[in-house]
Amino acid sequence: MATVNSYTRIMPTPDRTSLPAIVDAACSLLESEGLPGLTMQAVADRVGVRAPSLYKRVQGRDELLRLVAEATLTALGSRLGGSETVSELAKGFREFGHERPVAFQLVMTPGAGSPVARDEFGAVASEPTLRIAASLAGEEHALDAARMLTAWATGFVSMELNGNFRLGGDVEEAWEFGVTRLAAALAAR
Amino acid sequence: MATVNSYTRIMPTPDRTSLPAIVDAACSLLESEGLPGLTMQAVADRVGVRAPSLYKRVQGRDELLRLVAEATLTALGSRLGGSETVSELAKGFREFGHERPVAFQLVMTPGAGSPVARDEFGAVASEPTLRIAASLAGEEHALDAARMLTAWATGFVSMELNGNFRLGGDVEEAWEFGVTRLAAALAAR
DNA sequence: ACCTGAACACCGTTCAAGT
DNA sequence: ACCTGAACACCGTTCAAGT
Repeated sequence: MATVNSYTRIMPTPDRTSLPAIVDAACSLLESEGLPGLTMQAVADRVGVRAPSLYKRVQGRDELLRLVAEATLTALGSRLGGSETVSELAKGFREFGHERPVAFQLVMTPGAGSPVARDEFGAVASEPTLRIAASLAGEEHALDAARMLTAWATGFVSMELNGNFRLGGDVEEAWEFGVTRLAAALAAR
Repeated sequence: MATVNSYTRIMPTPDRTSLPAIVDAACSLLESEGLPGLTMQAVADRVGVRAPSLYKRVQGRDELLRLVAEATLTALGSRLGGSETVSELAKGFREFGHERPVAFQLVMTPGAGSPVARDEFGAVASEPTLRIAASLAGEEHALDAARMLTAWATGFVSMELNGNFRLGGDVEEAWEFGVTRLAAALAAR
């Protein structure tokens, strides 16, 4: 039958998965199983194909990790987008870290060897911070101020997530102390 | 011959390596090959035994990583010990990160799944920071101030090492900006 | 008592063969 | 054109067998 024939010629095997499905599965696995649990095998199982099939859509695990990092940066950027004050911005940043600790660390403090997101994704994620830094410290100090703010918040949340606050005291209070003093420091002239 | 007999009974095979030698080799490999390059095989090669022999001295790769992290914290603590000002302390911290980037990140921003140094090693490393924070912000704010300082410095150096300052500008200036404003912020009352 | 070869389970990745 | 089984190199780890 001609119909079957041309059909099989045009579409010998229908797609059984897609790149977005693969990245979604990887994001989900990353958070539920941790970075070591994000294996090609596990991703393949999630999307319903065999591991070698993934290589039709991604070059390898490193590229997949990069795509996960970029998706995370996009989510972070839109999460911070509506912020209007430093404390609001910092709070959203911290909450994001608590909600998606593994992805947060993959993006903000990846170990050596991990892939780096392409520039445009980092730029989008840092736009809200730059905007608020500028309004606080002035345009001429916007970049320095944004870097100070991001560095502090990244370090704080990272230490929190890694359980590095082990000398007692109130971590919540330490956060408030930091936000308050930082806002004052950035506004200083 | 009785001599040979008792000798072989007491010391059937002489030790061909030691725990310090293994940890040293691991520290060196970590920095030269990166975390993925720190394999049991590579460590075994360095110290001149086969990989299975390492398990006579360490429980596994995770414990070895923990010992490396603890050795790094000890080195960091003695490096910062002599500091007398915030900028001096911060500078030493940053230099340490530049000299041993992989070990620095293993200790300060390990990914999930990596082992955590035992409390006493973290306490020793943070003592100099606590001391200077207290002198600046007063005893009642020492812990909060130390956490603010450590978070900022950790985040800054981590972002530097990961190439996360990609919006142009002068990174050196951003560091100076941060140290200056931070010192002022901590001293504020 | 320490060391080793052999083995196991599990990775990422490649590729020829299927449809 | 996509998918798969089989294979390869390389991990961490275990263990019986050597000395």
